[in-house]
Order: sequence, then structure tokens, then C-alpha cells
Amino acid sequence: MEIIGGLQPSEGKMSERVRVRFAPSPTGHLHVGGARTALYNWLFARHHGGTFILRIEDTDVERSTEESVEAILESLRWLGLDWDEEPYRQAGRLSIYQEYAEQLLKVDKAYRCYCTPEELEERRKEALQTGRSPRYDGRCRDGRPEPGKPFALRLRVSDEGVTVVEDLIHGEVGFDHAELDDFIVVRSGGLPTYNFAVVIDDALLQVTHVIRGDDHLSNTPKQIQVYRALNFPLPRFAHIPLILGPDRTRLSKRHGATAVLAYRELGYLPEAMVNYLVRLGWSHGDQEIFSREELVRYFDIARVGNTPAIFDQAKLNWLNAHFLREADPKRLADLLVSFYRQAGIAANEIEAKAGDWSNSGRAGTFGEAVIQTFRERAKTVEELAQASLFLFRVPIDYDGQAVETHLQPAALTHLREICDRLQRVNRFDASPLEKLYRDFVAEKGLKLGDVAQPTRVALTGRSVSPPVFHVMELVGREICLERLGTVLERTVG
RNA sequence: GGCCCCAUCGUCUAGCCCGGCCUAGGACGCCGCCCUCUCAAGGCGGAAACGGGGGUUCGAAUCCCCCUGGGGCCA
Repeated sequence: MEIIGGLQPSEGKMSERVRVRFAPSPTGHLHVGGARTALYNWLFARHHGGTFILRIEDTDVERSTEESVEAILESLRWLGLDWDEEPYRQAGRLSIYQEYAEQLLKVDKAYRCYCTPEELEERRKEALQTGRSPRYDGRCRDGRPEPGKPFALRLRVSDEGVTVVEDLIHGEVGFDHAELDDFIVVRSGGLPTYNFAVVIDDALLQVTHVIRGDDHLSNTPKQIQVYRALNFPLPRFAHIPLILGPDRTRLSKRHGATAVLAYRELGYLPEAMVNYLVRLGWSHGDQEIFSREELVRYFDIARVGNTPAIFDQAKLNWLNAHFLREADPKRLADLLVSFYRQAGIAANEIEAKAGDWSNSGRAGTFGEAVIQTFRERAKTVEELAQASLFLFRVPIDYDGQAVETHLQPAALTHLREICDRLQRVNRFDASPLEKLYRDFVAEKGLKLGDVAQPTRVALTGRSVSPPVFHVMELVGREICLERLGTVLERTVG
């Protein structure tokens, strides 16, 4: 952190300017729950013209990794949640916590506790067994210093009264001091506890609104005690409900993809993710689709609901399909290529295809054309790539059922005749092709489907695809005739 | 175990704070119809919810209590 140890936040009057933070610990990927917390913080800051800061809680050196830090930053970048100051780091701030701890000790708001962790654990078990609450009994409260003996630091908390958390989402939540014990603020090893460190960090960073998961609500009264003991001004709190899995337990890996970046790899668009996440707990009338500007304009932390939400991929899919249809084809085309590569299409193959396309004098690139004709029926870019793989010179695996129903002798006879006409067509474009087919069926007294379906199966191997004439245009005359030929030989011959 | 939070269609939610406009609205998903070269998209229509019990009140999804259920924190 860049804040100097002794710096005290301004007493009493809290700056009017909104300052919020997202404080992930870099022990893994950013999951969707964390992402939503980050998003709400970001929206709150942007809505109020405030500051959104990042604090990496990397005090747990054992579990924290640089890879995780990078993954978290990358996730936030992908979602478009830009932060305002250099990310703060918790590591290396031990002396600062120590300093505040000593200050508390000096004014007797904290005291030394010489009980060993083993003793405490034993007493806790005993209390639990005899049905008593496992609170610390305060035995070291007024003890004398015992030089040379290791000690933890405990905060002196009054037994009387109630600490009320004024929560922007839950309203007033009271915690009876009978339930609060003199909790540890600095462990015997000199490490601060979470409840001590966050308060100091938030206060020094002059955070005005603490927006975080519900799971921290129970810790808040303790933190408020620390704020008071240190004479720090209290921030406002907003505890947002957690996101649960379909089985109503806290969302975890067991529920499938939870990492934000996993969704990127699955071909989801960040705007869909953001839109989905924001509606998980927040609403603005009946509106379902929001632009980023609308979100910033409408977002109101007080309108965040207090019921836990279940992550529903079906709705995410719908949103993603929606944004897929809206997005700029150029941008999507770039993404598409990366998915083609992953699907095993060689780079030169893709380039060749694109080259042929632009040499044919058509408007737009090949990739854009693919996007235009396939995106209506894809939920993700990955799906779009998979569905359009047959455009390349790849082995087609024919769906037995489709061949059975659409490539009967009568259909093949027609196909053979169409093949001849196809050789002679000038431009292998969708509309002349369609005309060719329509003329053909008019002549023979057939329905379009009688020849469109066999063509589709011959080209794609399946009975489902985008409009067949567009498919033909994208596949190109050469491969098109090749595949029709293959089907004719194989089945008739 | 103690404390805290939460409870409207399967899911996200509106309504709840400031009781009557609620025969509970929207969306996803699901089902049907239309469109149609298939599949989508789109349009139209449908099934689908106030967890239970007590109060308060002329009147409760809305206020109060209990129960039940779920979640979280404390280790």
C-alpha cells in the first residue's frame, strides 16, 4: 500500500466523495459471486462519480499467488470494471497494524492475553459440550504483564449494550454484546486478524461505503468495535446476499463453471455476463436488457434485494444470445477465429478461406459473413464456431437419420440435376442460388424443401443449419460441388 | 450448538417500507400456434408462485408473532 503508516483519516467528517473498494484475496480465480460484488461496487462508484479501488488481500502468503492476482485483474478488465488507483497490496503492512495495536494497548482498549491457542481450543470444546456459548471468558482482562511469555492482543469490548449495524440493504441489524467477546486483534505470532486488518485498511483508504457479501455481516459488529476503539469514522455498510448454486448451497466448483474467465473461454460476452450478474439481486422495473450507460445511470444500492439468488445458466444463455445478435460483427469475427483455432482449424486454412472470400469481391470479410448468418442460432461464440466448422475443408460426419430421411433415391436424382446447373451458375451467391432452386422446383412441381433439405444434408451432414443458400455461398462452389458429388457417388453408386 | 440473515411462478424478479389499484405484473426456461428450405430469431397464446399456522384490520403478498425451510458467521 502506498499509504504511510501513521496517516490518520480525517476525524469526524467523512469526505462526501464516494470511495468504494473491492478486496479479493488472490487465492484462486475470480468467481461469479466476487464478480458481482465488484460490479456493484463499480456501479455504485460510477453512479455517484466516486472512486473505485482495488485492494489485494494477500496477507495469506501460503495461499496467495501472483497468478491469481493476474487472473483477478484480467477478469475485471474483461468485464470492463476499471479501477481508479493503482491496486493496493496488503502484504508488507504488518508494521502498520502493529502500530495501531500498540496504540490500543497504550490506551488500554486492548490487553495482552497469555492463553495459548491450545488452551482456548480446549475451553471452547468444553463450553460447546456443556452447552455454553464458546466465547472467551475474559480471564486475562485485568492480568499483569508476564514478560517473556507469548501473548495475543484482545480488544476490550463492553459486556453491556448492543452494536447496531446500519445496513443499506438489511436495515438495522442488532448484535447483543452478550454475544460479543473480547476477540483477538493480533495473534500471538504478531499477525493481525482479519477483522482488525480490514478496518485499518478501509479507514486508511478512506473507504466511505463497504459493499461486500452477506457472509461478512456477522463480522461487522466486531469491526465496528475496532473502528470505535481507533476513533475511525464509520463507513456505511451494504451486505449483498450471496449467490447460490442450483442446490441452494453457496456457489462452488461443484456447480460447474464458476470462474469468470471460464465463461470467456466458453464463448460468453462480457456485456452478457455483466447484465446477467447485475440482475441477480437488482432490478429496475421490468427492464431486462441494459446498456452500460443505463446501468450506471439507474444503479441504486438501496434497490438491491436481500434474498439470495441462484445462478441460472439458462438465463445467461439467453442474454448472451441477445448480445451476440447485437454485437459488432467485426469484433465477433476476431473472437470467432480464436475459437476456430481451438477447434483445430489451421491458421492458414482460415486465411485461405478468408482470402478467397475477399477475392470474390464481396462486401465485408468472411468472418463477418459467418457471424451474420450463424449468430441467430448460437448462444455462445464457441457454439457458433462449432456449428460453422463444416465451412472448412473438414471431414463431414453424416447424421444417419438425416441421410436416411433426406437422401432417398428421388432426392438424389434431383440433386444430380441441380449439380449440373450449379456448375453453370455465374455467381455463387445466395440470391442467384435461391433463384436457381426456386426455378427448379417450379419446373418439377416440387416444394423447396424437397431439394433444400437434401442439399443441406449433403453440405453439412445434418438436417439443421442456417438458410441453405447462405450456407452454399459461404462453403463456396468448389467444396459445395465436391460434397454433392460425394453424396451422389456414395449413395447412388 | 449460539448468533445473524432470508422466504412471491422451476429460476431471476415487480409488488412489501407508506395495507385496498393484485382475479399477483415482467423476464428466462417449458408447452402450443403463426412465419418458414431445416433450425433459430421474431410474433401471438398457455401452464406456472404469495412455505405453514396464528393474530391485527372492514380488508394482508403487504404489519406483528410462532413454526418450518434455506443460507451465513463463530472453530
